[in-house]
Amino acid sequence: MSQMQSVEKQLRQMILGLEIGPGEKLTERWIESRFGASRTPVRAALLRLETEGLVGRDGRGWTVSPINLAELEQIAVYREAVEVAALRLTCALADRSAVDVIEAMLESCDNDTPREEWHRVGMDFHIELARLSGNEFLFRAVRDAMTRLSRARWLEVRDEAALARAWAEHRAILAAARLGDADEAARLLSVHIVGSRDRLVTSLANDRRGLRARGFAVVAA
Amino acid sequence: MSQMQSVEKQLRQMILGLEIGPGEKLTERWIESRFGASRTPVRAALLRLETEGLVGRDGRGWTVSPINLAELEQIAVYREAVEVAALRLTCALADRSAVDVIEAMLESCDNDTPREEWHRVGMDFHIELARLSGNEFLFRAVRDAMTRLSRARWLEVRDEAALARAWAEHRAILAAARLGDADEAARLLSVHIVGSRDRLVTSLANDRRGLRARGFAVVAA
DNA sequence: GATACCAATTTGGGATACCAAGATGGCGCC
DNA sequence: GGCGCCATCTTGGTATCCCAAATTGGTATC
Repeated sequence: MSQMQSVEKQLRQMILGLEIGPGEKLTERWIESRFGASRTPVRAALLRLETEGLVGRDGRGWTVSPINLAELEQIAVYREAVEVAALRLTCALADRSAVDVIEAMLESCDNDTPREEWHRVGMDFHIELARLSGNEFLFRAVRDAMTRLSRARWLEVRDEAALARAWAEHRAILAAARLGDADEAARLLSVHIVGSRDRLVTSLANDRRGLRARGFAVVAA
Repeated sequence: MSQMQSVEKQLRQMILGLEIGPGEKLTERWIESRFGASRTPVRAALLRLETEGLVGRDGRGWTVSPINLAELEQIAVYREAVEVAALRLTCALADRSAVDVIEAMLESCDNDTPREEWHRVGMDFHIELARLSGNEFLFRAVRDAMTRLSRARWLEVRDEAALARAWAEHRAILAAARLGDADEAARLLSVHIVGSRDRLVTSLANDRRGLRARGFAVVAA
């Protein structure tokens, strides 16, 4: 039974979905019994999730990584570097029709789209945009960064106004990219990422007490 | 006996030092007996090295990643993005005296310095420069990229002229950074990375036959 | 001589038994 | 009643065993 991938996927899902709170302790034995797998695949899953930054070592044991405000700010800088680079490559492509596919992705969200879907599409926008560059490393960097941001971004989805703003910015970026205007697209993307970070850090700092009340560890900047 | 880290380090050393050729098949049992550890730490090591891109899955088994020319070119683009971003951050720092430490590192190499040392310092220059930015993610990105480039870079060390040129460019970059001239430093770094890539890909394409003769798998661009 | 098929060995993935170190809690002493 | 120490239990790390699948080598048949 190839449980390994399953354990990894399910555990990642639980962590990203906040079913297991940031900062919670994990024991290999609990995971083992929870998913009906043995310790070997559990170990493999933990090692992989460790490299993704979703779990970490806490001395001897394992811990779900807390939400770290300082880390969020650093990731934003990192994202800006790699996403802008990817976008510039995409703008330089002869055939930029693939941006329409991403545009369509955005359009698929409307008023009665569930929160989870907005959350997912909001991340996939950046991931798929990076994929268009054709550079595997830039793509992976963006994907991994979005994974790390994923949990914190649940907050943004609760704010209708922020969401509308983000979608508008996404569309503007795509429009510039479609025209091949690299400078304008890059500028818009930078603004979007920085603004997104500010909104996120602000609302996270405000909600910090509430999050802690729910048992979520939040590390200050 | 905490062999795990040891297995990982030793195996990485052997791969990076080309003691195990690119493209070679690896069996967990061979590693196990080779390092006197059991399979659990061996697996942990392989999982980690997989995320570093040094080994990969070949269907069912494990393979030392071949040297991939297309990958080298993509990494150069990736490096340019993250290293330039890091360097710009560093140039914006109030206290940039730490660049002198890196300068000193460069000075430590002279005519009777062994090849291995030139190789190591050549990588550490970029890694430590990125570390100065203070951004953990940019730093890790550069470090991981240099790790992936490491094996191919053994070629560059054989070329005295290329080495001298690289060192001169390194010094120029540091000089601009010390003055806080971000644009100039970024420009010099970009030129250095692109030039470095060109030289590497060229000499690698030339040596391809020789490398294959030594049993090294080299994948074309 | 080539090819198809079968057996045996090898290999990675999973499970389990064991160990040493660290956390925990209860008991006794001050 | 509070503080400290020791027994115990828990936990991750290690080693070993088992299994299913795949590769390999040989043989028999065409």
